[in-house]
Amino acid sequence: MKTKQQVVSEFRRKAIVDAARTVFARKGFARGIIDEIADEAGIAKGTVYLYFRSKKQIYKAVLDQDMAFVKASTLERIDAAKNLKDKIRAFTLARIENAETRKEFFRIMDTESESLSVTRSQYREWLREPVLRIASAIEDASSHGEIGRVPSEKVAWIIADMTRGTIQRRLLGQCETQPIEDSEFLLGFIWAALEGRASAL
Amino acid sequence: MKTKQQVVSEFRRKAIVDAARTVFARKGFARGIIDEIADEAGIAKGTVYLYFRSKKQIYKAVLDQDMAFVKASTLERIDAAKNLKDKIRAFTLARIENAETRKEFFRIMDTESESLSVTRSQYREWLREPVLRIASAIEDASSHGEIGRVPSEKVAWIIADMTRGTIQRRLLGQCETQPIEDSEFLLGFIWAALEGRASAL
Amino acid sequence: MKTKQQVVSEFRRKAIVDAARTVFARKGFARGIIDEIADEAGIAKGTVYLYFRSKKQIYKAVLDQDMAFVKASTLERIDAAKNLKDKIRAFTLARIENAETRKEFFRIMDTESESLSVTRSQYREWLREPVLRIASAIEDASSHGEIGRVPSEKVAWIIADMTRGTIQRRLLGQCETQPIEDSEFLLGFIWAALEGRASAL
Amino acid sequence: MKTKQQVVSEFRRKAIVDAARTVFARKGFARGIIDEIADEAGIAKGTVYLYFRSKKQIYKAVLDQDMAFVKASTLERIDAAKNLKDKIRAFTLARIENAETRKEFFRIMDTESESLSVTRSQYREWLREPVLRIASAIEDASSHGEIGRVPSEKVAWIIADMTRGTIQRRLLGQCETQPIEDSEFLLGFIWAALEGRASAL
DNA sequence: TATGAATGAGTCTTCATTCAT
DNA sequence: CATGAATGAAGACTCATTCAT
Repeated sequence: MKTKQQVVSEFRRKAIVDAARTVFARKGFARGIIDEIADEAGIAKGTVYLYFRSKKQIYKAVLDQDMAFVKASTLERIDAAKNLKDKIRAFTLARIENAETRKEFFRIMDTESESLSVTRSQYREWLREPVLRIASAIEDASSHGEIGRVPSEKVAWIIADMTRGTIQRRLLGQCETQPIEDSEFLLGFIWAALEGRASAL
Repeated sequence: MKTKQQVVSEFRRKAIVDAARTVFARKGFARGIIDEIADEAGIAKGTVYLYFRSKKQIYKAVLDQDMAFVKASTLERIDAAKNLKDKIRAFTLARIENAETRKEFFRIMDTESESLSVTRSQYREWLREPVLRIASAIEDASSHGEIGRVPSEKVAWIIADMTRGTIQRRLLGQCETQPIEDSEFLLGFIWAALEGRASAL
Repeated sequence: MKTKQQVVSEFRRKAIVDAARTVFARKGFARGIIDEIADEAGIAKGTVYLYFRSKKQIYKAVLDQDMAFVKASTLERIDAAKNLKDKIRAFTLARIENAETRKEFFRIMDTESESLSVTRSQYREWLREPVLRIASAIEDASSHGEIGRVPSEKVAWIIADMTRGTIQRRLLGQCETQPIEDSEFLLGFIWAALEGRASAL
Repeated sequence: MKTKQQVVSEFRRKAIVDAARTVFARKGFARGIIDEIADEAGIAKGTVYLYFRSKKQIYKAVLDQDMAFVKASTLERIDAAKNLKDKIRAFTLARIENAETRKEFFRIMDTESESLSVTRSQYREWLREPVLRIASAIEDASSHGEIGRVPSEKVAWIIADMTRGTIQRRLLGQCETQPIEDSEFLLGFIWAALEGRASAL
């Protein structure tokens, strides 16, 4: 059982990480100022340093937390889907929606993952598991004759790439389309390629 | 005709922009230091300010120049191709290769476009023309019965998205594949979807 | 009679002062951190402030306590000696040994007495009594014809100075000599001057 | 030949070092604030960092400069003296006077040499040469029968110690005596010990 | 025009002290 | 009394920008 101390402590950490996410997303790492994070979290600057050793650590905590969340939620939705088509839909939709709700995270991931060398490899890896899960679903479908034979892993990565590209276009523009629309269109395209029925588009 | 002054002036601007690209790519915008740019350009720090009002302006100049170059070279290669398949190949390959040779530019584009709000709309737009050119090529092929009927613009954007995603995966990872390999695989996938022959994969 | 409160209170004060001495000796005043003192004393940081108004007060308490101890022990050893030579030996040896065992105190005294103006006069004074005691021993010996007539107080101060200088040399260097050796050599020199027999060296 | 640049640069360095000496002497290393040093030197804070990488470096520069000066001036005065007695007088007087004029240096040396481990060994060494010079003068005098046989180096160090102790007493107290008085008294004591005539006191 | 020394606003980080529990 | 989380003032250091030469 958690002591009251621990609860408060975790609450604070979370508050700081949340505030930091907002600020870093708004300004980037370099211009995201500790004062502002403290302000946003409603605490004094010094307090921040009771929970994190440095600005960099806060930054990492933000990324860690978000990576864990996004990865878990994506995997969950993939697993909940029964067949390949639904799994692909789940994957693309999950990613697009996550990008929507956790815009800040994606903005950080896509704009400053460079800044922290340690994070780079993590960043490179966080998608791997979801993608591999899609790959094995493709493998299955393919061996059941549901779709033709394709290099499953490569195809899975292409699906991930398409999704990433779409997400970024959405982040850049003033997105006028709903996540589900983009996701369905992606799915149509992918399915056309996999099933060989261009008409699906 | 240009006066000697103008020639020298343009020469200096270019030197500074080139140096800045190198430095920004190495360190990012925030940590890219004017001293270093001046050094790299072989001039004194003060001189930089004779040609650019501020660090931000230099940054924008870098992006402008690169965007113009990448856009022009992509369009050129698309136009040189005769049929749709070649045009798509030209587009994807051009983008991947540009990302390779002008890594710096892409890294900047992908890591700090946020820092400069003004640039965002530019960034949003620079791809538009190449994509639209692909879109109209699709339109043509479709009306000639070469491929089925598809929403040409949406498809063109998906092609762009796939390419963008692939480029980013390459930038993050230790790319072990040649640009042409990735490009061909992309093309296969796209063509499978367009032609409806999954076997193309 | 002391109440239980007072006993506890004095116990705490002593614990804090002892901890502080250790910490200050290790890090100096400026970098000696209250957290560390509290830790070392096995109490919470806030508690420290129940016993001392400020860091400076703790510092003073450390010096006070040590000065009192060193002064008392030096006087005691001087008084225990029967004749002048033994008294001088007692004085030098006591000081050198104290410097050895209570290195921390001497390091503090010699490295940061400046920080606290109030302490300066105390510091200036703490040696006075032992020195005066030596002076009167010289006076006695001189009036008994044991040694020639000398300006006793001035000589006593010179003896103190020699000792201080020696102590500092020991503190700075990697002392390879035993306190007794240094002390005996000092005594030889002093006695040679007082008795007029250079051969004593 | 020095360029104008170099002259200005050296001038600035000197100004900063001088200012730093004043400030450090007044407040000690930890509380000696860069702003104050800059103020004292009549320049902006940033400028300080054009000449020194860090506060520590400034501190070292102060000590280096003073050590070099004090050492050189002491050696010079010793060498100028013809016989042992004069050399000893030169040594003690030089040191006392230096401590007087360059009080700040001695205060720093004696109050914070600890802070900078690198400097400790330097500090330990700077006296060595002057002391050894005295030692060899003693050796000479002794072999010429001018004084009795004594362990010259140990005696030389004791002379140094006496002088150091005296200097510190002067620095602590409100010195009411002239350097020459203290120096002469020291000399008398030393000479008594060396010659074996207590009457010299 | 070119220079690079000088500037000082802006930041992270530390730590003595306070105060609610 | 005891605690230790919270505070915020203070200080080292950076770097875009200015300006005298």
